[in-house]
Amino acid sequence: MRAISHPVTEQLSLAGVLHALSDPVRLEIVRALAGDIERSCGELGVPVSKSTLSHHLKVLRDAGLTQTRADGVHRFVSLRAADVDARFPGLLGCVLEHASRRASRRI
Amino acid sequence: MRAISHPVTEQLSLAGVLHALSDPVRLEIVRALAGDIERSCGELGVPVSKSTLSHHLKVLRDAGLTQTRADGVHRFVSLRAADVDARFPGLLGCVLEHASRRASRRI
DNA sequence: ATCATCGTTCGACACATGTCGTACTTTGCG
DNA sequence: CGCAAAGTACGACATGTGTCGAACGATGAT
Repeated sequence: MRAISHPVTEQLSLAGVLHALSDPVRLEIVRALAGDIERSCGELGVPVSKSTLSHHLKVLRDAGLTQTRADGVHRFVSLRAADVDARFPGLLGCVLEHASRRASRRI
Repeated sequence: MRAISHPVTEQLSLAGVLHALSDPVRLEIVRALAGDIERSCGELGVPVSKSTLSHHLKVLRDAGLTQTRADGVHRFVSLRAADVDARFPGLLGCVLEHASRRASRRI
């Protein structure tokens, strides 16, 4: 199995992070991972096909927002909250808070 | 002169705001307007053509991030910082801080 | 070994986006 | 009025993006 590559913290760009967060599906994924929850791809509960989900996870991973760990047949995804916070303090927490509120109120 | 339309605060979407902020040129524009500075389009100092600048300003305006006021032959643009903050507290300030830091350090 | 499951990769497709030049509108000035 | 300046609107173009299904690969169970 090929190693899964992740960018180092120093390489994260603000525009890149914001772009990764600017899609409703990806926002939903990030929301599902809030609170240091690690989930397999199938447990994310987003209503898109497997290939589309894989694409979005790659975008998030390439932007440095998530990390993926292979374990058997599963890929466990989690937020790189600490890394993002080290680079852009407060940003992820802020987005996360508003993403959760909006999702729960379905506005 | 046709009235310039701006969305009301309640209509701002998180994904929409993040998308508007996810372009380097628009991030630069927002940075130039930080601190309640009102500028005409030509004073923004972004290295794109007039039509491209107009397009970016429209994206920002439609996302609810800026407002435009016509005065004679000029259009004065400013941030809707208070409105955005009412809808997504902390978000704009956070992005602004990181946008400024990155721009000044040219990383 | 065979098979099912999980996820990635690959085309393909429609659509959005960033960019520009040109034409146009509005405004102010001579 | 005639002209220059500030922006906007439009058309065109290349590129990026979100979506899917089908094919593939890796892993674990039978």
